[in-house]
Amino acid sequence: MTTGGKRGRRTPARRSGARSHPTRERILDAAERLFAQRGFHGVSIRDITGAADVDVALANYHFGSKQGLLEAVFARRAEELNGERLARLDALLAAGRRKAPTLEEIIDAFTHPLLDRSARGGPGWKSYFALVAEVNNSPEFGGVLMTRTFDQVVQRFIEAIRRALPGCEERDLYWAYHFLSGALTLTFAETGRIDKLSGGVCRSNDLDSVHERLVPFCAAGFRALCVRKGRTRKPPARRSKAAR
Amino acid sequence: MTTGGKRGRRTPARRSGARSHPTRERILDAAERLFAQRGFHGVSIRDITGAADVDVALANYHFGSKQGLLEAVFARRAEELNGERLARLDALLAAGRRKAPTLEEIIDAFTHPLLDRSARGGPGWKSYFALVAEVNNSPEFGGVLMTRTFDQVVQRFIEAIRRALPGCEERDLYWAYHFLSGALTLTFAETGRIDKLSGGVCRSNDLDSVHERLVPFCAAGFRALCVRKGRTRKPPARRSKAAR
DNA sequence: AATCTAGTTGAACGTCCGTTGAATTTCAAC
DNA sequence: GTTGAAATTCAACGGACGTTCAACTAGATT
Repeated sequence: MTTGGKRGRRTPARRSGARSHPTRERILDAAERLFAQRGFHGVSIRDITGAADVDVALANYHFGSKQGLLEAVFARRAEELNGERLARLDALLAAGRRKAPTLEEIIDAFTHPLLDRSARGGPGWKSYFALVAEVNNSPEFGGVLMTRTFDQVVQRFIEAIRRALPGCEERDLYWAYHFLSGALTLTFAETGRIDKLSGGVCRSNDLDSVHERLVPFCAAGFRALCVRKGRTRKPPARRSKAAR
Repeated sequence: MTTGGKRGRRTPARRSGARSHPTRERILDAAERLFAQRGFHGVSIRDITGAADVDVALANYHFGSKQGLLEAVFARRAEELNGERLARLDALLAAGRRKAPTLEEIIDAFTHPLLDRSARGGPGWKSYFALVAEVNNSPEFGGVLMTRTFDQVVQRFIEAIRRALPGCEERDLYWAYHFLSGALTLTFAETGRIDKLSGGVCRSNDLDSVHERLVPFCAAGFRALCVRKGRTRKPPARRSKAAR
């Protein structure tokens, strides 16, 4: 899988540090933008290499196949994103060593890196998040690609939320994250639907306004799920995972 | 637009009441399933007509173009869905003429028709909702197709929520609906990601469990957005639309 | 029986698809 | 200046794409 083609062909450019490799990056940029606009199957390799102004064979040379190109686009910005998400989470955990961070702080650490890059990180990031939104809702790629790319970090966040909401059942915790993920991805898809629906009162690209509302919306949702039962059904007995 | 092709060609079958038109329905069924699985561009007309076991030319004959076929698939179940949503809403408004319906009741009237059909309405409905999820998050079709198909009914629901949350600002109301829409569509996309993430604790196809959590999650979210300001900023002054 | 039309068929249209192979260029290391 | 691998170019492969067309069938209307 990682070596690509079917007959000895392998993806190159592991040397040279992968830094400032102009052709590769140009192809990734064009693929990112076009995949986000029209979806994986809606874009041809010729569309991409044409937009990047490189030869059509170079996409296969550098990425093995069209699917390999999609995965490379998906992975390129994920490392930076996951890195900042974890850094923010660790900062929270380190700062409040005595007192666990609040739910709002945790959710903000999860969503703010997206907001910041989509609003101020350049058009590549905007395309990237729109692509993630499409993939997240796609039965074809959603389950596999999202899991592989993000779920390790997501597990860290869910663990932090678990501590912030003691006694919360696991199912409630995961479903609440699922709702957060849906709200988040639709937001960054920026389809413009909400602009029309609201008659211009809301603007898809006013991400700061959305984020300011997304965090309390989801925090309240988490609490609604985790509090309602924690008191009335099973008192504390959650497995044997100690009290704390 | 409604008559299709470029040269006098028009979509037929307005006669005969469009009832029990087997070929049309077979094509729509196959298109619904395949579009949901692989997206609009990921499926060819030959895939669809092959699965429906009809001649290739019949898709263009009945629906004008591939895009026309997508729109027909999208519209076919929308009428029934919008109808039941409105019926439930009207029943709520009629029943509690003295006291306005609660937020939870309104959200349930909006989401329960989806839950019920996806869980117990046959595989066609499941495919339909997965397709809606993909379209909703697609920059290419999302803004146009969702607006045209659903937003008239959505406006009715937002109006009902507006009465249930007096003093809520318009922007908060619409953004909260937007988050609800994102959570809802990702849920019905059933990509299986949450199954892996939760290690089997959550199952994508256990829609009754999800719905039981989606309603309180979103209701709490709505209240969190509408209450925080409703008291501290503008007291009651919402336009001049009378009091009651 | 003749007419008409919606429905269906099979074939073909020109175009684009993802991928590959062989030849050529680039450029750093020796 | 030679060598050798990486990068790039050009052309082509077989096949699939959406759409169209003329011919044909079936069933109702005259």
